[in-house]
Amino acid sequence: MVTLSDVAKAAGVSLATASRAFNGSRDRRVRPELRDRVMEAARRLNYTPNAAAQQLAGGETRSVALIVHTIADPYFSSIAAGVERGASSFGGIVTLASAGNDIGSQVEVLETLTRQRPRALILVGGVRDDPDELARLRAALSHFRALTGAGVAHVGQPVLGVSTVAIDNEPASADLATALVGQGFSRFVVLAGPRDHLTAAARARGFTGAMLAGGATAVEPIHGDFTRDGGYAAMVELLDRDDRPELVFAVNDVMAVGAMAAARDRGVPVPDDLCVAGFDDIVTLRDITPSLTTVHLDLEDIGERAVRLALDDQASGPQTVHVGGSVVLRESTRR
Amino acid sequence: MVTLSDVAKAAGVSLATASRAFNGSRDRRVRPELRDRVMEAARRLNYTPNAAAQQLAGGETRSVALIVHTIADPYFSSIAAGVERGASSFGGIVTLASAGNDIGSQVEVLETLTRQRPRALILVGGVRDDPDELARLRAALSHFRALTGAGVAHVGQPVLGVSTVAIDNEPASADLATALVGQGFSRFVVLAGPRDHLTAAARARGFTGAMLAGGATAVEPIHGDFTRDGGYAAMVELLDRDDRPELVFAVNDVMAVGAMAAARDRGVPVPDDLCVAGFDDIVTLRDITPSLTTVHLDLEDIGERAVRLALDDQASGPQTVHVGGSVVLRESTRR
DNA sequence: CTGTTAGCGCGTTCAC
DNA sequence: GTGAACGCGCTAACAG
Repeated sequence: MVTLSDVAKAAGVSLATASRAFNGSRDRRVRPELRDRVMEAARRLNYTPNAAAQQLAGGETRSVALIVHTIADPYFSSIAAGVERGASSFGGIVTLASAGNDIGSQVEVLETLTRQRPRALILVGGVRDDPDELARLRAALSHFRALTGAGVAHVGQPVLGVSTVAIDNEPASADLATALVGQGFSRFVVLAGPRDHLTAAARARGFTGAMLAGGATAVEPIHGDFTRDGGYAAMVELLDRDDRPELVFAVNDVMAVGAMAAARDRGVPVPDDLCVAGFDDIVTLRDITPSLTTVHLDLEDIGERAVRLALDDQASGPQTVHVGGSVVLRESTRR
Repeated sequence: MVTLSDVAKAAGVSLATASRAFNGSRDRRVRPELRDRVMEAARRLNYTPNAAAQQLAGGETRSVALIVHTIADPYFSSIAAGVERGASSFGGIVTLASAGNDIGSQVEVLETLTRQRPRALILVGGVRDDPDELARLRAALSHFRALTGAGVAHVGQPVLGVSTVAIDNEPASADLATALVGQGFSRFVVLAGPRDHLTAAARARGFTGAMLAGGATAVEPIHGDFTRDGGYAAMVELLDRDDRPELVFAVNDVMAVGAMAAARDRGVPVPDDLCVAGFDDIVTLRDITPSLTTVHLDLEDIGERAVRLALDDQASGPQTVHVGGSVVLRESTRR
């Protein structure tokens, strides 16, 4: 393993000069001639800096830690792509960790990431509404922040006391509802996801509120998993009931797709007998038929912003930026 | 920032003892009583080891580097989920980097990852068939291996001279073709993806060979991007031709979905007027209609195996494990 | 501008 | 068993 001092020796300069040649110290500069000699020696010897040593010696860390529920979920992987872009824009790399949405593993993952002393931490995804768990996570997060000095940003609801890219679920869902009321829908149901899931709850609330305000009537919401299968199960439950509304709002796209699959399996045509809408506008799902009415979110951009926010956090402290969604009316709610 | 020596002081032992209390040195052991005192002090002081220091001091690295084309693509994100599982099974974390499939950025990313001195590197995804570029990548990879001592594994075709999880594209595609011939298909076309893409080529070759062997006839394959839009464009091109085969094989699922979208837009019903098959069995795409005939790949498992292979690589040198796919006949090729 | 020196936090020889 | 001392590769004060 060739080290910087090997390079320095080969170039006939001191270690310090070699170091400065690489990452031009702010105040101290190096004569171009020497700099070139160092760079050439480095190339000749095939030198690659050791990030661990740099970090230990007080250099800046260039890693961004990212916590998601599962990277296999398109919602998270899209955001991850944005985070990745944000990180590489300043020469950083992303260290990925997944934790379910149980606080236990989230805290555990946080501890593992603490060892890395990353420059920034992005936590993506819904948090449970349980006050205890919320408090635990807040504590772990602020502890992490204090300990590592890293910037922290959360993507989701602004309830963690850290910088957050707040997705305006409630107004966006309301917009969707308004558009749908405008299309003449009146009786609806919400496939509301997990009972204590903040994001799910916000979407359900926004949608329901605006529908009711528009004169529509709601049937009892159905809870379940925030997944495709959760959507499927919820739809089955709905179809087993006596009264069936004309519109189903699933709080995310994958649930909506599951719900449509269930309807199909039960022989209920969408949108003819039943209309369905989702939320997120997942790219991979844009080609399903009927095409899904939903709320578009620029997920990659959200990830990128989260990185910027986390980086700023180090300087300016916690901030919140809001991002909206835009209603996309498609076939699944065509009357 | 509390360090190990703080802990040692608080526990009234030496630094060395504290270190051994944490990660029990092979030969040297610590009296249980002291060990407990150290652990308690650590907890009390909220000590977290510094990974960079550990690495620098000669401890083992616990990071697995992962290179994908884009993490937003479900193919890659599924594999990434497996890699993540594999890494956390030994307490490791994954550092994610994306590089297109141009060698330039791949080599550049490799250089960035070299700084991290990871324990293992997983490179996922198609490589271009250009001999020059292939050689460059092989060189960069073996250089990386030599330099960092990390285990390396590749997911794809075994052409890089490193351990690889080889996806048996050709036989699997042949199986698909055989099944389809059995259904009575005779005239077909392949949406073949990029011209110099090894994986795409292998799939096209396997499929075409078996179809021809089964007595079917091929029309000129259509090349394009390995993406949804590439599939769409290819299908448009196909439909603009005079003669239209009865079966279209897209070399991956996202292309197949794009192709089906194009057929739909052009008013060509699938599977009635035209049948479509894909490859990968992407989870998110399982609910599209008509459901897609494809070759199932256990992507998460593939990612996990890649990690094991890379870890073994450090000891036993390059190996290749083959993974097959299984044909899944669904609606999109129903006669 | 450039070189010398002192650590960063920890694992690991060595002595005891 | 335990502790003292050294060094991993590098950056950041200090001097010159």
